[in-house]
Amino acid sequence: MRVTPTSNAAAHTADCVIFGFADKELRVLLVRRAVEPFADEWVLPGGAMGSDETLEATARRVLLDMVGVKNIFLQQVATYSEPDRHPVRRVVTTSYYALVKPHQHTPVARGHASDASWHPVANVPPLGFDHHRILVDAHDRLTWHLRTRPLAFDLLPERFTLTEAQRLYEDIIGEPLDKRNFRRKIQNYDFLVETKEKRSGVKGGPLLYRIDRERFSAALSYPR
Amino acid sequence: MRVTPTSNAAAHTADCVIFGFADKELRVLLVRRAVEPFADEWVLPGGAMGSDETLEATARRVLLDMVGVKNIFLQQVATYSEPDRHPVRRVVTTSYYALVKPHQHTPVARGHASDASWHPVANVPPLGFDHHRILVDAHDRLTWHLRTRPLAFDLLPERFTLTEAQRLYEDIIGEPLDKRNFRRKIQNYDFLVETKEKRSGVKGGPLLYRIDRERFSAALSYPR
DNA sequence: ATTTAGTGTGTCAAATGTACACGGAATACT
DNA sequence: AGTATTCCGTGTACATTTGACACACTAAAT
Repeated sequence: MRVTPTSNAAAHTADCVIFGFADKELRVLLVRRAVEPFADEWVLPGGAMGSDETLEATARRVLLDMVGVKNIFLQQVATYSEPDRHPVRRVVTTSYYALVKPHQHTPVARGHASDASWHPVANVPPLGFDHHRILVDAHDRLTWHLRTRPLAFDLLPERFTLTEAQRLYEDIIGEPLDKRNFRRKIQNYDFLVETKEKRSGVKGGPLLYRIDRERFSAALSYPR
Repeated sequence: MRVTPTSNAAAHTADCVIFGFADKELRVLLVRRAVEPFADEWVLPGGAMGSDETLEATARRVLLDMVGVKNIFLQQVATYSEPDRHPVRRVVTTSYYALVKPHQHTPVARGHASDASWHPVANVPPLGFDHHRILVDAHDRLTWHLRTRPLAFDLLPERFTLTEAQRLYEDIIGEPLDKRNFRRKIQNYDFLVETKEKRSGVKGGPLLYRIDRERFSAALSYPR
């Protein structure tokens, strides 16, 4: 494939759409750019692919820097190559989405970011570059994956109620679900185990559940 | 995103997994490399992204060069960035799959290819680079898309019998289907119209069908 | 004319999805 | 302390979809 080594080879970055669930809302991690172009605008966290690094490794590095998590679910979504998507230079980017529990990890602004924080997916600020489209595509893909994999449990805290799980699902797919039907479905998952504890501070005293990590991984492996 | 402009930016290519259906088999277009590395080995057709071109445009260019088709269904699949996937230089590639009717188009070897021909997907020769993996991923994705979109009709000739359509489906997803159930399902598609003609040369004199292109495009647009 | 291969058609059972209402528990209020 | 409020937790009936399955008819081959 001996491509003539063009001098104007594009730079390649990995942009991360990091989803988290906090305050009963699906959120996405955004950073505020400290440098031009799009200085002071919100964008998705990203980083340049190193010369001896895969794009996935780049994405994991960004994730580790921004929220200090490793070994989480990370999914490549798409690659964006419009020549003018970056106003200054040619930059091709590959997007990944990730699922984290934001409770455990406070985002930190590093590198070229002056700020980093969680934003409700239902209400994101305007984003620089083509990052809005990237976010929408990643969210679509997540929604799609959810139909076949019980992925979303990665977003829930260690202990959670079934209502919380339902809220998360509703928030991700953007439409209400029937409580009894939802419960019937997820109670079939064998990785969902009931604890003896109840959530206090909420009426009705709902039971707390947790995930059996081992069974959960098994459940994730087979589909596509 | 001001990435430090590394001097060793990777080249970026688009590799095409071009599926066609001929001789009652699902086939994929492969080319034989004329240059090192992997000279004389079969690989997927691909091309280097031009400096003012999107990756999709690159893929369409390859398609036009190889089989002379335009305006067909083309779907980005994934991006591969392992530093050593190309033994000589750093080359990142983005794969696309496409569906064509091979009857109408004879592949032509151009550029760095000494040969170009269709190969049964069930029995591909060893491929250079990581192209086998790319092929498998693209085939997986196609199979997956088929569950929700009646995409495969793009692969059928102008007039076809329902049995031919079923063979195609079986060949793509790799398992046999029940004739009556298959017919029940696809007869619901409103873009499938019955003609008055029968196919001759085959016993039973099966009816020929055709696609209403307008309704077909409409049917493709809504899912993801 | 007879044989042969492939087409074209309906029903029933099982599984799955969808709609829907109320008693009980913990908290909030006065 | 008692009462009101809010949220939890549960089952059934119906509609839709899926999967299994067999035989008569047509055109070609002999």
